[in-house]
Amino acid sequence: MKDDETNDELVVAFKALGHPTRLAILGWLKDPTSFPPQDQPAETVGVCLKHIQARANVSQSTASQFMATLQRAGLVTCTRIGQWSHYQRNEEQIARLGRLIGSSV
Amino acid sequence: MKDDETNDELVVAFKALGHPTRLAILGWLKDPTSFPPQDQPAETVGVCLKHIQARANVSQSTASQFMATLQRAGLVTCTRIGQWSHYQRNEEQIARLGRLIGSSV
DNA sequence: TCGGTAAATAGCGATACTGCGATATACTGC
DNA sequence: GCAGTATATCGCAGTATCGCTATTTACCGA
Repeated sequence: MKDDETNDELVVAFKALGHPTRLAILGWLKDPTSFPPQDQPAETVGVCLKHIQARANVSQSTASQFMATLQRAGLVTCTRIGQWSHYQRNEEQIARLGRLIGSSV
Repeated sequence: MKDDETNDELVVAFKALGHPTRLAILGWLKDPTSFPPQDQPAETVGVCLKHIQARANVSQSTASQFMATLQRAGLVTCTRIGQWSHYQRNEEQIARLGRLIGSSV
């Protein structure tokens, strides 16, 4: 039916989504090409933190924490290349979350 | 694409779901017959607050606030009959939320 | 190795959420 | 009206979250 582990996992995900800026960031990441160009193409490695920070209009530390929260929730993955951290949506997990609403929830 | 109103609405819903007890309650309401019997059948009018409170093992005021939060998020509806408030899932809204994950989110 | 840049973490005040007891409101039966 | 029950709301202390600056860590090129 619904084990407690799944429940805890869902709570973490919902908490992460329960913030306007974090929710918006996840939406922005659907179109990585809308961000400024970067060394590695955003379509393949993800969007550089700096660009996310700029669009969200928050401090560097806040942007970093937002992405860490989304990552802990399994909603995004991080690819570090050199000194840059690139973030992209974890479509598999997001789709799974959508499926759980209505079944587990 | 995704207007701010929808975004705000989603944030409220996700905040409501980002709590282990509230998430569990929403799951329990999928099977109203698992609750103790009551004057009006739970399948049709919803589950009495007292029964939700008992299963969640929280105080009366906490249970009332939990349900108010879920109701504000549009995830449950309340049917007041006499002195009893009955709560049931708003399947339409829940399904809509599931659909928005992956499209709007 | 050193200076510069990107990101993560520490620490902090402000704010929001949590869950409770106490109280107020609403309804019922007598 | 009155006593009893069910629920909603108030006010509070404890806790967690928020977003920042300052600092630390990690990586790069010269």
